[in-house]
Amino acid sequence: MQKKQTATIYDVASRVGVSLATVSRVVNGNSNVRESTKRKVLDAIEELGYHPNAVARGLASKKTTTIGVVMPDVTDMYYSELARGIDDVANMYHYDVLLTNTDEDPVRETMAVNNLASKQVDGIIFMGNELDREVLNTIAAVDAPVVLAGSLDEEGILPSVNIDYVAAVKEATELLIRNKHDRVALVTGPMVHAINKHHRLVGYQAGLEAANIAFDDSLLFATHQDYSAGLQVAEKIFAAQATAAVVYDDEVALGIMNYMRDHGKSVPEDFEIITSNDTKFAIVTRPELSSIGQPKYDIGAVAMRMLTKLMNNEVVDDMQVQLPHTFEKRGTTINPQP
Amino acid sequence: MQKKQTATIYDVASRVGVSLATVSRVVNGNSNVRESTKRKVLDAIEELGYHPNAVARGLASKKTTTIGVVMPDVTDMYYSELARGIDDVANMYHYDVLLTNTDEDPVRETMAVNNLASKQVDGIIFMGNELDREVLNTIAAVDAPVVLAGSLDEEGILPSVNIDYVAAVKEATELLIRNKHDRVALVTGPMVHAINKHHRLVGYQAGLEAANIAFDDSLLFATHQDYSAGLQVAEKIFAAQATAAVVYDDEVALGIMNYMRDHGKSVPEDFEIITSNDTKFAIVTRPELSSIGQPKYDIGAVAMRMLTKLMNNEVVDDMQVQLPHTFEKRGTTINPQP
DNA sequence: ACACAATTTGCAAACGCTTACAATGACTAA
DNA sequence: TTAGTCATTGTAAGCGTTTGCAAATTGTGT
Repeated sequence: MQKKQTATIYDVASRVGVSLATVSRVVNGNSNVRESTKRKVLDAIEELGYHPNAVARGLASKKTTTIGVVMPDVTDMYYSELARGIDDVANMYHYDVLLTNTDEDPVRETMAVNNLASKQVDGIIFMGNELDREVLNTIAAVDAPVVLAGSLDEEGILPSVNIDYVAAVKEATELLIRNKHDRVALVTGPMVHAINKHHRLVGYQAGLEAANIAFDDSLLFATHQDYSAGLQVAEKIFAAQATAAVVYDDEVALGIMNYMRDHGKSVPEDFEIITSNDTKFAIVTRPELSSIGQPKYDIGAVAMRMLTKLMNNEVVDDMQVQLPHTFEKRGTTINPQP
Repeated sequence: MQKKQTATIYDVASRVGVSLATVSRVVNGNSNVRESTKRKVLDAIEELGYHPNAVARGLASKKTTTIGVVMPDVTDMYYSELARGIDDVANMYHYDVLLTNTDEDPVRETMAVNNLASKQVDGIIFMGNELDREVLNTIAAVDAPVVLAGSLDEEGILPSVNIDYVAAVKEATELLIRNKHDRVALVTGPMVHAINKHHRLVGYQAGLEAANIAFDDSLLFATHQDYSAGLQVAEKIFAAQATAAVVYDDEVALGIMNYMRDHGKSVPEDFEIITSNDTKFAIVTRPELSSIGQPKYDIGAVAMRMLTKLMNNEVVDDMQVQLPHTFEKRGTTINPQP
C-alpha cells in the first residue's frame, strides 16, 4: 500500500548538512541554535515531512508524554465526564491518554497499573470506588506519580481531587429532614468502600444527628451502580417505608424514581429524592432530579493539572484537594420549608 | 521518592548467566529454549521483579501494541458505548488504547491522527460524523491501518463497521406512516455529513415514497447533538405541525419529547417518536423511547477485531461490515396498526 | 593582532530491547 | 567414527532519539 518509510532525524540532518544533535535541538525548541541554521533545518523538516518518532524519543529521554487513566467504565456518565476534564487538560499540556476500563475489579486494576508502568507512562490518574490493598501497593511501587480523581484511599495519603462528600451528604440529608421526613433512606454502594463508609454514611449520620433522629440501619441500602439496581432497591426502600432518599448515583436514582411512580407514589409529593452526580441523566427526565452538584469536569481537570505538576517535580501545596459542591434544586424535592 | 531503578533484561541475563537473546526469547514466549533454562530465567525475572520496557520493545520491534481511538466525545453515550466495545476486544488482544476527543473538529481530528502516527500506534479506530477531505488525506498518509466505527466516509472505501442506516431509517419512517402519520419529521445532524445526506435522508425518503407521500423539506431538521438542541428544534417541529419524528440522537429525542409534553401534547398519543441510538437514555424516562436498536458495543468490538486482522496482515473478506439492527418498541410509539 | 569568553555545533555514548545470523553442542544414522 | 541434523544459545547490529562533553567558530575588549 502506502508503506512510506518515514524520514528520520538522520535524513534531515544529512539533507541540511548538520549533525543529528543540531536537528534534535531545533525540534525540541532547544536553547541555542543559530537562527539561520534553525531555518534551514525547519525547511528540510517541512520538505521531508519529518515527524519525530515518539517511541525513540521516549527511550532516549525517559519521558513518553503519555499518561494513564484507570477508570471503572467509560460508559458511566460520572466517570466519563471526569475523563473529559482529564483529557482536555492533558492535551493542553501535550500529554496523550492511555485509557483502561477495569469495572472496579481489583485484579484488572492491578494489571492496568502495572501495564501502564511498563509502557512507561509519565503519570497515572486513577478512578474507582475502592482502593484494594494490593492495588494500593501496586500504585506505591510504580515509578510515576499517581493522583486519584473522584476517589479516595482509606488513609487519605495519595494525592487526590474530590468534593467534601461528608458535607454534601449531610446537607442533602438535612434538607430532606427539614422537609418533614423522618425516614430518609441512604442509598450507596457497598460499605466496604471507604467512600461509602467513611464519607457518605458519616455525612448521613451527621445530618440525622443534627436533627436528633436516631440512625436506623434498615434505611441503609447498598446497590450496584446502574438503572436496574435502582429499580430493584426501590422495592426494598418502599417496603421500609422511607419517604425520601439520598442516592449516590443518578441512574440508580432514576430507577428508584420510576419504581415509585409506577407504584402509585408521586415524586416529589410522596417521595423525595436527591441524587449525587448531577450528570446529564438528572435533567432529561420529568421531573428532573434534584442533585448534589459536583464539578465533575473540574475534578478531572484539576487532578490532571496536579499530575502535571507532580510529573514536573513542582511543589504541590495541597495534595488532597476538595472542590466546592453545590445543590441543584430541581423537581424531585419540594421547596424547603422556611 | 521511591525512585526504583527497574531491572533491565541485561540484569536478568547476567543473573542467570545467559545472553540477552535468551531472556528475550523466554519473555516473548518464543520458540525454542530449553525447559531448564527457561525456568531459571523465569525465576530470575520473578526475583528481580523485571518488567519489560514497552518503549524499548516498541523501538526495536516497530510494534507498540497500542492503538489509537479518535472520537468526538467520551461523554457522548453513543460513542462511549462503542469505545467500550473497542476497549474490551483491544484488551483481549493485548492492545492498549490511546484515546482522543475531537469534538468533531477536523483540525483536531487531523492533529489527533498525526499525533497517533508519531506515537507509532499499530492501528487506529476513527469515529465521527464527518470525514473532512483533509482528515481523509491524513488518514491515507498514515502508515497504520485505520477502521471507521459507526462512521462512514463519503466514498465508502475505508474499512468500516456500521448498521444499514438507510434501511433502519426507512423502517422507522414506514412504521410511523403506518400509524397514520402523514407529517413525519426527520431530525438529523447537518446535511453536509455523508451519514445524514446519503443514508438517513435517503432512508427517510424511501419510506415516504413507499407510502406515496411527497417529500416536504420543511419537515427536515438539523440540530446539534444534545438535549438542549432537542428542546429548541422541538419548537420548530411543533410549528411545522408534524405529528411524529424519527430522531438521530437520544438526547435530542428526549428534548423533543419533553418539549412536546410541556406544550400539552401527550406522547405517544399526540406525537410519536422513534430515536436511533438506543442508549441508556432511552430507557430511563417515562415513557421510554422507542428506538432503532443498534448493536453499539458490537460495532466497536467488531471494528476492533477487524483492526487486529488488518494489523496482522490477515485477509479481511468484508471491509465494509453492516451489523444487523433491530427495532425496540417502547413507549413513544403506539402499537402498529395491523 | 591576541587572549578569552560566548555561542554554535558535532561526537558518540546511551536508552532497553529485538532479531538475523553465527556458533555451539548433542544426537542420529550409517 | 564421521558427517549431518536439530535444538539451543550467543553475537552484535540495529531501532531513532537525547544529551553530556568536547571542538569549532565567532565575537569582544584591548
